Amino acid sequence: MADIEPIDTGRDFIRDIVREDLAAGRSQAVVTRFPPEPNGFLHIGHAKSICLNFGIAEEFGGTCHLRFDDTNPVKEEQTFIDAIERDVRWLGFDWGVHLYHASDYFEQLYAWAEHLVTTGRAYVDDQTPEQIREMRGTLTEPGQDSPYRTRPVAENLDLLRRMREGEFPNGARVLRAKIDMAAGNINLRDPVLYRILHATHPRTGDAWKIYPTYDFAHGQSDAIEGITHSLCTLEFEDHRPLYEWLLDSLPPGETASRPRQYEFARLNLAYTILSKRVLTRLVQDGHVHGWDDPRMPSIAGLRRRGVPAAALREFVRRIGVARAFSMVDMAMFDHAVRETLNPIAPRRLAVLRPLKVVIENYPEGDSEVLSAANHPDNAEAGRRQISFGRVLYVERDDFMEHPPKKFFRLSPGAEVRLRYAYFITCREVVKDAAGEVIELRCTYDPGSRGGNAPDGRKVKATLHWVSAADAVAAEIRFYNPLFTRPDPGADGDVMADLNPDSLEVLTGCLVEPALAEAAIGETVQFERTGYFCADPDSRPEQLVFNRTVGLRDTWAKVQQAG
RNA sequence: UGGGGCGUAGCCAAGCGGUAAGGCAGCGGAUUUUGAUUCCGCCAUGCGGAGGUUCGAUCCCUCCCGCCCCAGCCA
Repeated sequence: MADIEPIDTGRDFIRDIVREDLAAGRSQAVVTRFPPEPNGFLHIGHAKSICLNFGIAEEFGGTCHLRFDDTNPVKEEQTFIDAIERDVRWLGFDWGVHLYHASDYFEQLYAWAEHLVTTGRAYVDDQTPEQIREMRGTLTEPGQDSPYRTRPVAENLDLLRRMREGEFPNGARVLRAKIDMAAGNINLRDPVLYRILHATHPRTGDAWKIYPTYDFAHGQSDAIEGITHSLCTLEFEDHRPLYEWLLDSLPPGETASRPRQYEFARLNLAYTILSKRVLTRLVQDGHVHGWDDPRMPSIAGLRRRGVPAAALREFVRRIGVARAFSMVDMAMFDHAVRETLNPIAPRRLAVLRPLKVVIENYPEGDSEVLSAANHPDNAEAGRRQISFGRVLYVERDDFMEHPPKKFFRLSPGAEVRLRYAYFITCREVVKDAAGEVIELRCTYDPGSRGGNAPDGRKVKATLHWVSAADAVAAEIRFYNPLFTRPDPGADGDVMADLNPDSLEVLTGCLVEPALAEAAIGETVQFERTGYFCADPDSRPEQLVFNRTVGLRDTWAKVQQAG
């Protein structure tokens, strides 16, 4: 019997760790978790974590939990909980029955807090926040012990219980771990475990007056759920010793697993901010129209812009997982989007800046129906009918009165193909009083119906077009980067780099009728221009398209080169 | 002489002592009823720097340089 080849599941360092843990029997099964705090929408940076955690569970036959890290009620909302669940599902992942909340464990966490107090590993500190900060020392100087550090166990226990009862106002006291005020790692200088917060929690309501901090909730939640590999970003690296210390301080035998924390580099995208603090500000200050504004790097925003979930997953797969700090180029993201859209997006004709064309030798009042492929290299996508007539519109940019070298499109005397229709030749240019070109008089070759030359002659360009008789008016929105620099705010205020031209609205566009029925959320390719998605507030009488991403444009490159 | 990390091409990223994968971008060329797509080819004598160990070093050792994170009762 030949050995069964192991499935190649990729080669990042975290997968290597998991593979080795499994091989060495250190883990029987793999259990990961994606642990967002419901204080905002998920963004593309979270997509990396989601794909990593769910991806690893899937590859190694394990499970991945969705756990809300809801330990700070003053920042968290039910709407965010709902949005997060929706976005993770949309991304294509399923947590099955494994939906949890840190708040589910408040009672257990509190019991462990009492255990820490009882074993002399935690104490109640009466100092003010300011005093605690001053006593913590600095990066180069050790901290000093709180005067309450040696408080007797019984007194600590009494105070902790009264904190829970709500006897004290916010900020009056905290529960602290008793570790080492002189530790080089500041996270070990008696970190706060519980703080008094008279606030209403989205899930536990007013039941609690004290709430655990991240440090006191995260590792224990992992252990309760039986997490084996707790993956987080690099900035939590300094917390790992505390994570270990707390797990080691629990009463033995009360948890489902002894999880280990591993850190990876968070995603940075050029011209983009993935800080929830800043994204929240963009929404609250009205710089965008909401968390799902197509300019936002949020998953909801990208979805509304027409980015498919598969493109996001592909992007994440391509950028890899490592520990080195990185700044990923936008081109990487655009490529992933085009790559997944190109083989599946239906093709449609649309003219963004219309220029009228009259076919002089086409009989007045006549029209005909032509057949157009829905996809150039997938016949199964089928065909549709488009109508042709004497009056049409083409793209303004596809005509130049005085064409430079290498301009292949329409110009006086030039012949081009109208896609799926006919060869036409420009005979005359009509201008208004201001000298602006307002109309082209052309002739067509009746023998070239469908776009095939009867005598095999070639044209150098194929234009997209719509017929005046049945074109539908549309508005198209272009979304540019929200910031003007690759690394916004790198040395100063982030908002100073806000791009005032992040949204461009183009009205008076003309699209073929098939697009009036385009399903909301379906992304289609406008031939020769880019991918577009009908916006949710789009209506047949007022079509609105979001530009997902443009097509590569080699003519633009030629122009730039001069 | 606070602690913890990280430096491989313009941007990501493999590599784990045996002579620098792959992708993005870029540059050539072929096909094309989207200047798209697709397809071919090119693109690090070099792995932050300097020493050292070794037959052999991106990989091991030493020193140096640069960048990132930590002083919330945020996560």
